[in-house]
Amino acid sequence: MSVHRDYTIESLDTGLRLMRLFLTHDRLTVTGAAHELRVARSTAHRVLSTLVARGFAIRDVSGRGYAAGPELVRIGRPAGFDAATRTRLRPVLDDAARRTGETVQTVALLGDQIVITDGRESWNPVRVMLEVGRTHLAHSTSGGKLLLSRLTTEQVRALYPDERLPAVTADTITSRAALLDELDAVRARGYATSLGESHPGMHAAAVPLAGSSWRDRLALMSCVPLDRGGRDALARLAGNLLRSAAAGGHTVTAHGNGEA
Amino acid sequence: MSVHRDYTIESLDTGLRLMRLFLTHDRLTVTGAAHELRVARSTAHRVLSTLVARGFAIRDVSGRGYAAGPELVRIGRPAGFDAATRTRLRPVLDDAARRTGETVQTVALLGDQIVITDGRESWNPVRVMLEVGRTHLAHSTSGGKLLLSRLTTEQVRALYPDERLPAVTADTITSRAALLDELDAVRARGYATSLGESHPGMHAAAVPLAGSSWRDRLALMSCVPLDRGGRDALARLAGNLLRSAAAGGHTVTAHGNGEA
DNA sequence: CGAGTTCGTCCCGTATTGCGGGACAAGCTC
DNA sequence: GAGCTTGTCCCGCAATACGGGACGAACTCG
Repeated sequence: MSVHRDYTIESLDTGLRLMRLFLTHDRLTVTGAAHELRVARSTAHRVLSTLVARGFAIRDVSGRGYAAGPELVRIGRPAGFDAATRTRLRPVLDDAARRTGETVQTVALLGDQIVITDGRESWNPVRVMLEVGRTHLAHSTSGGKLLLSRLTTEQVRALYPDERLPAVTADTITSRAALLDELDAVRARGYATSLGESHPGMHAAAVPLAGSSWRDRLALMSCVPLDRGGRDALARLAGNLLRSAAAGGHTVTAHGNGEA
Repeated sequence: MSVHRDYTIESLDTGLRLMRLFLTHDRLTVTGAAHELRVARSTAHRVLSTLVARGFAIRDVSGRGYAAGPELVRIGRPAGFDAATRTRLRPVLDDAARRTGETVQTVALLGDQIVITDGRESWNPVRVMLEVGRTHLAHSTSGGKLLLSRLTTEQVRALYPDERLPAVTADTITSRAALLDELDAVRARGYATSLGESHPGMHAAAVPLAGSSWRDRLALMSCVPLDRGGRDALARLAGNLLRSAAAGGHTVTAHGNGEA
């Protein structure tokens, strides 16, 4: 219809859109999927068959309908989850958990988002829940801002083509210019913070973990409830995280990102 | 080439195959992907562009090459990972960890595989590592066999069209008939075990978690090193797991699977 | 117990669209 | 600076993905 066709493959695109439906639908029927994707039933059936053939979807045990497949889960575990990295960072996490008493976690940068790769949950009754594998928008979290601060301004600009950034809470940074300023502050300070920018009432601090294998893009982050996250408390928290990172031999190399 | 084309969509299939490459390659280049998939460079480029447009791949921060995208990680977290389920099962896991002193985990069935959705790691110096999100072949694990035992024989047959089953270790059950016998034994005993069938030197026991929301297909599993996993030890372990499951209000309903 | 509905599956004809080949610019290495 | 590799884009052709429709089976409701 358009003068020049979009540069995407339509059938692959519908397949990706269908997989995304698994986020909100535990089970999908051929008819239901066809309706949601605005394609013919026969097309949805072919797409689902292709997904099943590769393990990206499975037939529901009941015999009717389809569900997300194990291959989707397997591929959703990038290299940051690998056993070697987790084993190496285990003492760092244990040390940080003991030192801070708060929920601590390691996060990796994936485009404009971060993924929680591992962590320890606080034993405080009032604590932040640990959700390994969850993703968040990088610019709304302390760990994300820290990892972004290790990129060049040009690289950050490439990640955010728009000047406006999506708001997660009322306190989220919503302009690219403000984000770049914040990243400068993070570089000067050596650690990043978040003051309710990804979740209301949740404050956080993050420090870099240099020398980590997975593309050298891991951060150590700790999230605390509002009342334990004042400005001074966050500074102390960041100090403890820095000590844990250093104790684990993960001394922070200067601001150079050496490509392996 | 064949008389009648396979019932799969070729371009979607190559996209899925490309995503699978991210399992072994942290970064992919257009040329490299084209070579691995045996397609033209231009085709690989179009596939990658489509994946990037939907967030299933990202351009590497270095500007050269591509990497797995955040959407892949997001979609790889099925409903079993949802916060509500994890919150509800938290006391069960804590109780089981305390009772057994071993690494305990909750697992969900996904076709012929299981996924570890949550867990607690043992504090014993010699312990089994907890890997949330990892998948295993169901017939090689205690949790998998337990979940399979809650299906009908017909459903199990549908999951395993072949009589031979892939071997993970020398002790893995490799015939469907033997698996069905084992599942009968599991049903009679009330719990399942694995004697080095998924990893040499690792024994395990698993019990059902009824009433769990995610398609009522969750199990509580504990893995121990060989020397703590004798027949009697495993029976005691299973008893403790059953007590933890019951304490959490997850009494085991009889062998009926009520579809929601 | 039977009629109506909804489901998954399969086939077929058409023209849309995904494919390979090739060309071009930019960046890196030596 | 020459030679390599990289990502990107265009173009023409025919393979192929699409929609429509038909069929059988299963579930539901009266």
